[in-house]
Amino acid sequence: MLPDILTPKPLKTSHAQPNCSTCSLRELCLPVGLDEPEVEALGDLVNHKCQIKRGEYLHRAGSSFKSLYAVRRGFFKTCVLEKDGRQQVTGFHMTGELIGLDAISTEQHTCDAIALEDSEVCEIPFTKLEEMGRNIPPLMHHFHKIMSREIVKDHGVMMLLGSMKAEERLATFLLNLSRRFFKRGYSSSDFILRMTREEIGSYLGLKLETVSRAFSKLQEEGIITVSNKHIHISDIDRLKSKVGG
Amino acid sequence: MLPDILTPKPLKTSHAQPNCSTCSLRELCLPVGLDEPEVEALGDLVNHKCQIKRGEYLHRAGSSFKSLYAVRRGFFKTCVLEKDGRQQVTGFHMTGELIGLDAISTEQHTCDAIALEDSEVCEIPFTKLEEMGRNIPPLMHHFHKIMSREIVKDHGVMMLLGSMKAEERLATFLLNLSRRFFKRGYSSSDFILRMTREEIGSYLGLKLETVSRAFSKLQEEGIITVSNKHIHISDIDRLKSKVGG
DNA sequence: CGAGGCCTTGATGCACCTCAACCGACGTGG
DNA sequence: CCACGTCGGTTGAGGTGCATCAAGGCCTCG
Repeated sequence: MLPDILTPKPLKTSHAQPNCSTCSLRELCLPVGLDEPEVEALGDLVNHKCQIKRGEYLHRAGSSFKSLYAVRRGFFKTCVLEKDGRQQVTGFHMTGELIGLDAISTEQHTCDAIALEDSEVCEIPFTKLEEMGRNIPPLMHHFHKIMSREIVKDHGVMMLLGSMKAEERLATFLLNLSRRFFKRGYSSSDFILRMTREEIGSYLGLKLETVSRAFSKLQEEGIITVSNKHIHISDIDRLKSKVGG
Repeated sequence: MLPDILTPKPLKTSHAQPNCSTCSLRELCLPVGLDEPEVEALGDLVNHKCQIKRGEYLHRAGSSFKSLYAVRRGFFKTCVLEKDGRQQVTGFHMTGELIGLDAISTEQHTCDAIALEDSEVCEIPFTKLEEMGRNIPPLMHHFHKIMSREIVKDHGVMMLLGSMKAEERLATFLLNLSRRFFKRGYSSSDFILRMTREEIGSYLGLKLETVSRAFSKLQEEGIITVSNKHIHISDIDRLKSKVGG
């Protein structure tokens, strides 16, 4: 049921000078809207990158919290485990997105973060981020926006889980992925899913069979083409009309 | 369907010197863990309180964001409206809790906040809070914890919506309320619900009839006693065993 | 080439939704 | 005062969307 669980830690780190100034993700990540000297200061803070192979854990629920992680390359899922063994995927994270915001509250991670493909993250020591935020108000303010955005996103998922039917949920999910890929310079109509049907189902509150059937239905209707993990959206307007229609 | 919609603004304000130092909610609210001078500074920041009557809006989705609100007395719901008219309750908020964290990201409120009983809130201008946080690191850090806690809470709700059955959802909900009342010095086994069955249902992703039936079932089993909005929990252990059992 | 993971599809059952009737509490106005 | 309407809640009957169980096919990778 779980993906291959390889040794979780220690993380392989590289000191190949991460540099926010030249990072292509700059506009998606933490430095949004900062001036050059500020971005350089932030670059000093991010003291190393970690390589995480597919199936490896970035962190586990319960492990102590020191740093946030910015996804530099790759794809992650985060999931929480209930005591009775049920697991729920709480999010998928792609380049430029921050992982670990949930852990600030208790200084322990509340979820597992697992790489769904070979990935690379920038480690951002949180106490240093707070220190730096004191001297760079726009950085602090932007960080608050990021946390707030996470809350808004979660409310969207609650809405989805609370009041949408299977097909609407899947359409919403695909449109969300599409938009996020587009923002990163990839095609908004052709992409590869990095997660299994079961993981999608867990995120959307559905069983994997239901996800599969919903894919088939959208395909029969000529809205998308599905070939294993490859998704092609052929009629995005009709896909949009599925949600809240 | 909606409760009485009275004039939303302007809010009635009172300058009866709010004072965090002497506030009985201090340990539940923003000043947790601050020293005396720091709490006093925070008190200066909270420049006035607002009275909100039952059914009135604290803010509406789309309205511009200036301040967070700390509930000083009373009870609120927040809810988002979908374009097709469906509404989803995203949270219930009691004394000591902060409302408006979702609005930081876009500087617009993303949800309506409505008082479910006559209430009073402290208005906390957000830019001032950020300024003050620069000089009082523990305040900033605690604020980050509060935002993070909100994210964790939302993940809990996602788990509930994604993988629990009706009875489990209601049990989880009641236990959560029970714990929050207890923290505020009220009985953990006897309390009045401030929201309707429909609002509970919206929050839990259920229809009101299903909520009602779940209440009846728990009552038949001798776990709780329901009398309109009054809930008595007579066997909290069995109630706990309902969730994740 | 074989094994296992992932996916699809079908058949069946059930939890919850939907529709509907009814009840009690409350407020209003004759 | 009671008649009345409204709102929130309960309960029943029937329908349905999704879960469950099961079988089989297809990629992938050792």
